Amino acid sequence: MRQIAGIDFEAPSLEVARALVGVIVLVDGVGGRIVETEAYDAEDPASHSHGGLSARNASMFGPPGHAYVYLSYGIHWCLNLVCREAGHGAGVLVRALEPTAGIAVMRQRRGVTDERLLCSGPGKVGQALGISRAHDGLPLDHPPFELQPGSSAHVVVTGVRIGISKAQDRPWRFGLAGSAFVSRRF
DNA sequence: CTTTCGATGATCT
DNA sequence: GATCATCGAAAGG
Repeated sequence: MRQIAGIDFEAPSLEVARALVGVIVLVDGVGGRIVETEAYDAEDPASHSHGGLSARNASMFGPPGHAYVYLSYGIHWCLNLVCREAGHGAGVLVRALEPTAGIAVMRQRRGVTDERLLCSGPGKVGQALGISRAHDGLPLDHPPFELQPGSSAHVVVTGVRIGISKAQDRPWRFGLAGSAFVSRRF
């Protein structure tokens, strides 16, 4: 069982995406609590893994519990957490964090001071955490990554995914109810 | 408040 | 050559 911070990364992406809400993710000690995720799967037309293995998505077909990092729109680095069994091609996009650690560093990297704007979107998360191609494929249970279990009970809300042109109807977006740090209201 | 649009480059057909 | 799991600024109501 590939379990990190109480998360079974061999589970389907829908389950992992829901379970990750509340978990703390750090890169070199900088990060926060996950408040928004999206699930992607190989049988999902919106997923980068749809259509099979390629150079870009190779990490999605690697072992679960590792990172899949890609460059979005030529500008933004986005962080996914690979799940399900190796070779399947499933993952969870980390869309937003509630900053808890290294906030000064994140303010400097982002160029803004409002904590609600530091990690409220997948591109912002990448910039705030210093994510780059170098993080693609790295295991989540070793430095620079660190995952910590979520502390208290909380309510998870769902919605349709954002910014995709295929399979737009699937409610595969998950968020922490009432959080002020999500990319968009649910 | 909302919608529109440019930036910018890897990836895929 | 078209598309893209985005963001921020600008323009419009």
